[in-house]
Amino acid sequence: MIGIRALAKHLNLSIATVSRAINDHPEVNAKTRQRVQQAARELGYVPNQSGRSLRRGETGNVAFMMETGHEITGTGDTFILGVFNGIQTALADHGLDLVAMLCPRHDDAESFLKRMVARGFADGIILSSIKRVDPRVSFLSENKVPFVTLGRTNADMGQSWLDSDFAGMARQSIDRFVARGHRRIALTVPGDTTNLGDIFLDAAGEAMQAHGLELSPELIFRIEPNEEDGYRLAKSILSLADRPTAVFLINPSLTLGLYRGLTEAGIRPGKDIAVIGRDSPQSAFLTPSLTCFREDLDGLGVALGEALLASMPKYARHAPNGAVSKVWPLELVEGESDDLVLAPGISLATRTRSP
Amino acid sequence: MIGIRALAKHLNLSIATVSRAINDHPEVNAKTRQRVQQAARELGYVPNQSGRSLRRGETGNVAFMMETGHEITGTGDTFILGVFNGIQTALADHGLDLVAMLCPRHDDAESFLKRMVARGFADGIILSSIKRVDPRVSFLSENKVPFVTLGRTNADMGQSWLDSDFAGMARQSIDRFVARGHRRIALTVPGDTTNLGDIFLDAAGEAMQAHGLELSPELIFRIEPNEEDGYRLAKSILSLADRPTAVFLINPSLTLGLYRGLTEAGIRPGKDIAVIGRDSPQSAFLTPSLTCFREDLDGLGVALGEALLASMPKYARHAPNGAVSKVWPLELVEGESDDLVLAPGISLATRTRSP
DNA sequence: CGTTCCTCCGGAAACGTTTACATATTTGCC
DNA sequence: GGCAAATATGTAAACGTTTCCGGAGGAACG
Repeated sequence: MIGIRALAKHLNLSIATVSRAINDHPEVNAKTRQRVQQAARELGYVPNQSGRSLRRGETGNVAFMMETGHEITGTGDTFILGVFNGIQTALADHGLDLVAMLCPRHDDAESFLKRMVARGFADGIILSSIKRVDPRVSFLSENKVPFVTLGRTNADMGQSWLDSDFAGMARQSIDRFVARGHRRIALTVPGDTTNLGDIFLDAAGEAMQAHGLELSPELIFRIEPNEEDGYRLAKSILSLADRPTAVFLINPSLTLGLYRGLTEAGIRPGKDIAVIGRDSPQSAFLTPSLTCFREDLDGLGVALGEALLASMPKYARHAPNGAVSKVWPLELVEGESDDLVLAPGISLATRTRSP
Repeated sequence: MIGIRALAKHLNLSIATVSRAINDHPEVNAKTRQRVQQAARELGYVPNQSGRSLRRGETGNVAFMMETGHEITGTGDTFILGVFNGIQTALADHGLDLVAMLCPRHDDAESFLKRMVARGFADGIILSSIKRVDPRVSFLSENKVPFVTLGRTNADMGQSWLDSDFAGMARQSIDRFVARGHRRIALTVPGDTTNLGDIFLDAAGEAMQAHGLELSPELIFRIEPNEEDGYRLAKSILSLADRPTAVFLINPSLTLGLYRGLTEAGIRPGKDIAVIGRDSPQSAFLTPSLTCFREDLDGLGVALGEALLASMPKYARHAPNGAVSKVWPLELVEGESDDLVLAPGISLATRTRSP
């Protein structure tokens, strides 16, 4: 492990010049720059990050905070890894590295974040699983730490955010269900206080009203994003007196459990009940394949990365043109799971009575 | 953001004493230690990591290297997050943090690792997706960087490793298949040069021989760990003249694709063909539920963390008691997917001819 | 009372960089 | 040729910690 001092001596230069050459400063002679960088490559010199960080007051990495033990963003784990790629491509050009900052299960998310910020762990932070009112965003806001959130809080704190278009999903799926004759539509929302549940339900309510229908509270199910709860959801739906004929799944992890729960009771998804859900690598291989909302995860990541860069003084190309707040679009992928048109007056209960 | 200097002044102490108090050095008076720590909490002082790293020559974090864009360890993403928890519980007691070191897709894994090591990114490293001969482990070995691998190389380089018991999986599933009358057994191994494929096949060959059978090369399928390849696998299997009656899936991501591919051809998994696979949160909710190998991911993580700690001079409790090399046990969870007993002489081809 | 040994604390030197400032050399211009 | 400007390099001071060394004060001991 060679240091800048040794490299300088080896080149008969001062460490100052070497440093400038390594960092592509303009005031160093082009020829010496070449010579230095050449030697650095040969001897395997890489600036020590601690020294550099200390002096520059920045670490050169960006942290994506995640809490282990939970399903990461509540939308399955492949989701987040897709986004990581995009973030990295956005950061790579600026010499920033992306690291996942893993909050241990038993730790409080807020105090963990505070500790990391105080330590100077990263130059910018990306938060996900945003709650309606999230102490983490107020904290970062007040302390002027550059950050972006994947998901939005209830009240806008002026920070940048991106969020999947949950309102759009609500509208589109309800329109689609209603157009096919469905009236009783089961909806799912996360059981915790993440904001997306409210956003989804608000839009769903409006969409129903536009069709002269109403959200019935008994058809709103609060779930954890995992297979087990999907299974329980099936049981709950089937135990209702007036069964819904359609169901929307807010999270891809629910699908398989729901399918199994329905199938065990002799209800065939896609035939006896319509299902729309969220995309995952598996959607197309389910039987029936899932009609679902797909999003461009890589693009989402790139957008996140760029929004974060824009909030970091050093990297903001132009004037700090205000915070980014963008709803990320989704595309409906047609599968077999909602291929079910109801004649008026037909309910799931009557259909299944005569199989 | 308060520094140690300000804190010292506020307490009328030298920064030396404050530092010692913060770090629980024994030579500081118990009373002053209390006073210092109290004030630190109140004023929100946390030692700056860059300064500390620079002086101590260590960063206080441990990196788990992963390559985005790939299925992380080739065994699905939930796998790795389960392991993270365990690692963290092992590290937490020693004040170490776990960070995921994300190698961008377009980067070469080896040079990325070298860069990170030279930078002094972490005090210890965990590697996964180990190749038969992996330049990363030789590099870390030669440079005396503390590390552990999840997976083993072909030739032991003397480092610590843990690895899931792929040999055991091979033996157990073949024994089980054969006991139920299967003779033609399809096996899957990763298409790349990860070592586990060889380990698995060696053990499978031996297990077959023990039953007086042989591995036929046409029944060994090299696959990528994703649903698409599972689907293709089904097609390949069905296109064989003498069809296998059983199949082992080395990766959980294959299952759903295989199921779909079989079902489309009218072959019912669990009824017409036996399937054993790897556990995932979904195994139990598949139809038929998957007979699969489950492992204690949290425990695996803890073991990994402890093995790493043992290889770090500062944390090695006792004498450096040599490298850990442990095969991690798996448990067979019985599902519905291999609930199929063949009468002698019955092959899949003849069975499906008369449905 | 003098010596030795603890206990506790402060001064100051590191750790490896970057950068403000100064300095030396060359260039351009009248 | 003299002077200003431009160019290229060196010197040294930071960044925030930790830790070596030394010293003050008190206790223990002869």
